[in-house]
Amino acid sequence: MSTSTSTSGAKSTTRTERRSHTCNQLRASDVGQTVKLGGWVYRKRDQKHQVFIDLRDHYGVTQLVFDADRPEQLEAARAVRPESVVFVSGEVVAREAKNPKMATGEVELKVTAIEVDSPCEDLSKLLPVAIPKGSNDRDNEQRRMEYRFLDLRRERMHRNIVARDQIIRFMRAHMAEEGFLEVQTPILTNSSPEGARDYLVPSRLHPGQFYALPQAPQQWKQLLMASGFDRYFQIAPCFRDEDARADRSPGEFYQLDMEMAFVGQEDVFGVIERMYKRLVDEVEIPGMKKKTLLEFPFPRIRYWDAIDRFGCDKPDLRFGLELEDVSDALRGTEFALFAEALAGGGHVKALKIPGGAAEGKGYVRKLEKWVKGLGYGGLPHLILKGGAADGSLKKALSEAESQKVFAQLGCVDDDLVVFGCGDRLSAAQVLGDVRNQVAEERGLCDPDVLGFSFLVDYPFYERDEENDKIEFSHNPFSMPQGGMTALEGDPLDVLAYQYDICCNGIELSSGAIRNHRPDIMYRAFEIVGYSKEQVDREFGHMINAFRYGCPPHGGMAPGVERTIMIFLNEPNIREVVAFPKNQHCQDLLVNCPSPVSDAQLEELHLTINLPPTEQTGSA
RNA sequence: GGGGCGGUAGCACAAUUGGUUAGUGUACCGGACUGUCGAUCCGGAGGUUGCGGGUUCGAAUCCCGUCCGCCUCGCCA
Repeated sequence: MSTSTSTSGAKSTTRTERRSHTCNQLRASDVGQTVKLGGWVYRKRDQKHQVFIDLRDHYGVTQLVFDADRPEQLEAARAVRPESVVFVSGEVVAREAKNPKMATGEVELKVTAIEVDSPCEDLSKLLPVAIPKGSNDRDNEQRRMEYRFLDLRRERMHRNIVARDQIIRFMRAHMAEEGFLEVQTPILTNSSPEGARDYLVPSRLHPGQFYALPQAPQQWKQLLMASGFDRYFQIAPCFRDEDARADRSPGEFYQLDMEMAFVGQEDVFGVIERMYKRLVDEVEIPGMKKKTLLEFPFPRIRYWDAIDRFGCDKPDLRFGLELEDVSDALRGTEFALFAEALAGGGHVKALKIPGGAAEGKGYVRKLEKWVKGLGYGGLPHLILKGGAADGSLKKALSEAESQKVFAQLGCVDDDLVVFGCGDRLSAAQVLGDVRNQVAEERGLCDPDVLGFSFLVDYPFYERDEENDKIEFSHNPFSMPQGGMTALEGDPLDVLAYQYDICCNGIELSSGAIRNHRPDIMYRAFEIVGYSKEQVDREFGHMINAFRYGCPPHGGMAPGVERTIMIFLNEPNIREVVAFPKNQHCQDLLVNCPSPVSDAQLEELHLTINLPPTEQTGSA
């Protein structure tokens, strides 16, 4: 597989009618050649009788030199504004003072002709976004998005978009090598019954009816399996009308959507973990330290093990700090909070923060305040001080109980132990958040290590606490482990062939071996109270496709942007999207969404009916 | 919709917690400099402190309202 990138892949094809070389091509061996370059004026060093200009293009930077022996060109160079596009020609000469920091640092271009093709007019006289490296390039997001075409000129952003291409190109190549067929699926499609809110597109030909943009090509890829295409993939756009997060782009994002027939889940895992391993091994991103894998093959972690050990189902495996179940040590305690949890069949969990007491008295208070901010009740804690228990639970627990906990966790003096209690999930969740927070504070996460894992054995059903009903835990269309037989027993014991892949605490994808058997499907839905008729009404077109011979199949769909984020150590998804939307799903560059004309509305048989408080003009 | 943080020169930030003429860096303009390379040195210009009201002798700072951005909860089969 070729791993050449669009940067290093610059060969003779970069010679054009307008230039002979790129700004990253000239070397000592080119000395004496007459060349023509085009690019942006990057940095100027004006010494009056001699001017140096760093000329920048997509590929790199070349130094231009203007001397007093050509006063006309020298004056032009002094006058040209930064970020203007210029063409220059001249002779490649060896530098008197070489610059080892530049790829082209052994040479420079002695300019005999300069043409300002497209001046940076810069009406305000000042750029709204600072381009040169070294300027703070992560701030004023609003201005950056309004002037994204300038923002993308910056080295880091430009590199990110190139890296995005490298990674996607590599994904395509890998999937092709593994025998996958890339198929495009409809963008104008139908509203799916569950999931996020849909984006709707009104139909002109069918007044009052709407298309929906796909939240994922889920139904299409399953239909492709029913059609006999053994292995499908697509770099698929997905549209969901949900609110933004740092790692969640509002509106639209991409998945490496894949599905394969006649497989079990390990077959799916193999394709994906080979891909990520090769991404790590073979893709080189300029300016990025090479990543290493924490483990290969990726560990398979059962859902409940992940909850018990890490307090979440997307564990960051780069550090320890695992949770302990101290229910047995505290059974029979008179502390009401714990006693109630244990009496209800729940758990008490503990997390040891080594040396946490040495951080000072305010530390626990700060941690507890932070935890409350997340919506938890609080953060009871113990401290081992001079061999005895201290902390907020000092009086609530007996010294013997505290000592049992210390012993189980292997505590030494100054260790801080924080507790969570409740059912198996909620007892662990609060500590899972604390675990991640402590790791971040202490810098325990090696930014160059990728700790992938597959999360497996998700429960198929769960009990809704509010109305005591059995409901699907995750995807109702995944295959229950054990098939029809499993659905005869206690639903809460049924596991699904449902899985996630995560890396460094970020969920990259979920996936499943699908339920392709109508009989099992009806039974699975019957358990949550759906009649056969309801299932047919809501999901009939899928089930119908399974009535004509459909192979067992499954897949997953790793998020493209999230994958790129972890390879680039970017904390925000906007940094890996060329033209991102803001938190309110607006594109500040082109100013969308925006009102449309009355004629357009009329053609679609639509009228706007705004709530009285919101005044939005129509064009 | 809720919570948190923020908005000061083109850009990035500061202003000793209500007190002199709102500073620093960078960018910009002018000057010096023939080997610079994130050039350096000297000088200059640049402000309705998001917007509106209020408290006060005095507001960037405190209060109320409002707009905008980011983070987050809800949401994300």
